[in-house]
Amino acid sequence: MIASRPYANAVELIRAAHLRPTRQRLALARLLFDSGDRHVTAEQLHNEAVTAQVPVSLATVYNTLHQFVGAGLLREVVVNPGRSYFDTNIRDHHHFFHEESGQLTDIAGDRIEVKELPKPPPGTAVRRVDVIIRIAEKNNDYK
Amino acid sequence: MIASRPYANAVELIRAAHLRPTRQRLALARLLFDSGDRHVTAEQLHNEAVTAQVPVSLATVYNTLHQFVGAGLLREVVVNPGRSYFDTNIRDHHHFFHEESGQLTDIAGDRIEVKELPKPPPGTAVRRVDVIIRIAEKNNDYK
DNA sequence: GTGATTGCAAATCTTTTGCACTAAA
DNA sequence: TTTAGTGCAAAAGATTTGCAATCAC
Repeated sequence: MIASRPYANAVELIRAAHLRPTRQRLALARLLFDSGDRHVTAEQLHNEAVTAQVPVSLATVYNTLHQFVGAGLLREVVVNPGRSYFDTNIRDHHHFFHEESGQLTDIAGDRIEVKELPKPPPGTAVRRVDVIIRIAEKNNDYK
Repeated sequence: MIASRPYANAVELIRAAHLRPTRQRLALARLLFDSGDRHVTAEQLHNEAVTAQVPVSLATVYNTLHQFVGAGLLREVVVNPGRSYFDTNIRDHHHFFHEESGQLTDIAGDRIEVKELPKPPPGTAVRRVDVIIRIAEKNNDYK
């Protein structure tokens, strides 16, 4: 079930993105979108695909993730230097980021209000506003 | 001049961070803190040091930057997958990030207000709230 | 068929690490 | 001295790329 997207199935979804519905892309789309909102790394998704008996190369996973981002099916979240997360939630929202576990948690867009958003510099337009609330275990010296 | 920090010179600054004031650390501290707020990558800073006739290895630049972050003299800003920025502004503030040029611009902390900050999950505490306003040139298809 | 897509391996890029050498206290 | 810090080169990790083989249309 591709809940929040206006397509009945993965084939349509991928066609709408102007991509050929190949075996690999279909399988990845199902892994990503058939189970609610997810935050995955390329490597996680690759592992899942292999486990699910879908032979895909890591390179193709990267390509596909970026194509999906380009098509607006996914959003890339940058919170960690040296590792990208891909978020299947494309609604307006923000994140808790647990600095020790690396876990991302959604915060619905309407639960945070950024007041007095400053005007962007002349000639530029706002693409997106990311609010990241960095959290850590309470009794922990980690920094 | 190390304006926003309560130390008259680089030696004191580094001593206060419980680090030995070596030639390399002193030179890097001066490059970082003697000219207002800056956002630098490790490689940029390394280039500057070499240009300024201060022989330092890139490895030492990385080590030093992380030590300075640990000591609270610098802040690491994560906006780009696969590259870290280090920010000499350690006051409460946020950023514009120009997605095409990679340029970071400070936004004073009091110019943005995050309302209704959601409570962090049980057992965790908020370390920091990052607001990143991603911008791009207006007439540009870049995504 | 033909043009897009895949997979592999190699390449790239940033960052980290091991360890002998050097310098600060 | 003693211990921290440095530099190099090698390693590590994530991501990208080149290109021949393969697949969708």
